[in-house]
Amino acid sequence: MSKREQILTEAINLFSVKGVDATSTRLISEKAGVSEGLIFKHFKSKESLLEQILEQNQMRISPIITSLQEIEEPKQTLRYCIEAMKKIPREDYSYWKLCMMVEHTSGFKNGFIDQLEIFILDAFKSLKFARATLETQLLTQSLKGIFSTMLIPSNIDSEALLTLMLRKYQV
Amino acid sequence: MSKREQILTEAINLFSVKGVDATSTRLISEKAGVSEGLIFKHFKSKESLLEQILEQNQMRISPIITSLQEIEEPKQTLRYCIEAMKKIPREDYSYWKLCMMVEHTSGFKNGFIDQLEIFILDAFKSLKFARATLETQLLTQSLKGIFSTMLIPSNIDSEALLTLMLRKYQV
DNA sequence: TTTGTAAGTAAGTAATCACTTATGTCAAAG
DNA sequence: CTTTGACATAAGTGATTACTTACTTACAAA
Repeated sequence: MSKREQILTEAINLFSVKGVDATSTRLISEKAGVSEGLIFKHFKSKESLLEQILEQNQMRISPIITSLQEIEEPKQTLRYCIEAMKKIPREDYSYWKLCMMVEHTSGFKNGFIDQLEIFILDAFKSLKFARATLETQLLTQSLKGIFSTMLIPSNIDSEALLTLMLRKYQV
Repeated sequence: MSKREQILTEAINLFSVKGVDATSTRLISEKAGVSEGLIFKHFKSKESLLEQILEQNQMRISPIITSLQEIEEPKQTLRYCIEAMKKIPREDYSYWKLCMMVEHTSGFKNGFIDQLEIFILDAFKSLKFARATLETQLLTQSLKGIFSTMLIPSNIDSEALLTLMLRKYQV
């Protein structure tokens, strides 16, 4: 792993645990085992470092979206969306937690679930749901709630929650 | 409003918009129209200021909980819990948004919805739901997702979402 | 009237912050 | 060899931070 990648990795970890503003560039450099100046060689500012982290969004989600696009049956699409968060690798949890945190202080929309919304809407429309838009928003927000229990330590069995959802939507 | 209360009010507003660490005690004092030193007279540290803010939890939620305790019918309890967030006054939104943000960096549980959990569980048990605990967690997390759309600007009609939920649970 | 105490402020303090500068290293190209 | 340029660092910079100190004001009890 290059020093640039080490900086990115440690920044994501620290940002997601302590918050962006509570994490100093000095601490990032220490954890990454590089000099502080190198952070500003690779990323011109702390703000720009955060931006480049958040730009990893598509890279980290594309395999899931690609599989989703290949599904033709709407019921299968719903099932896939409800279970999509199970396909996120553990080492990406810090990244998605950071995305969640950033949503609160900036309007930036990097949510994982948000990107499933269009597929869910199409599926509900195909299944002739009355108020498909509303149903989509409800499912989306429910999934966001469940997703957050995966990223923040809790004793909730999120897998069981998803199974229950599958049953409720009969997919 | 006393100067102490002015400090508390402005701290909540700034913390909930910019985040705790990005808000300086100097800015709080300017917005509150007091000297910076007074913050440390009333609250010994910035951390202690935040703690005293978060301690307002019970005060801000007790009227809702009190009404909830008087309900005997489980279906009515569920309906009340699903619609509970509509009873929160607008001027308290900043406070609850701050509670949500704090949950991410500290384990502190100040959530509004969390306090409804016990009542929801009892209701599901009375209604002889199989897997009452799981049903409770699902409803709770769904409500959390909807609640967050009320606190963070979005174009989602959260009232409509709650109405749809009421219909799904037939209450 | 005196005294004690809480409320309030102006002007600090040391520490930490994001960021810069001057310099060094080293491998590949000319 | 020498030059170049990217990678990397140590040691700074001024600005900002949370917090303190020394002081004044207000006012109620003794």
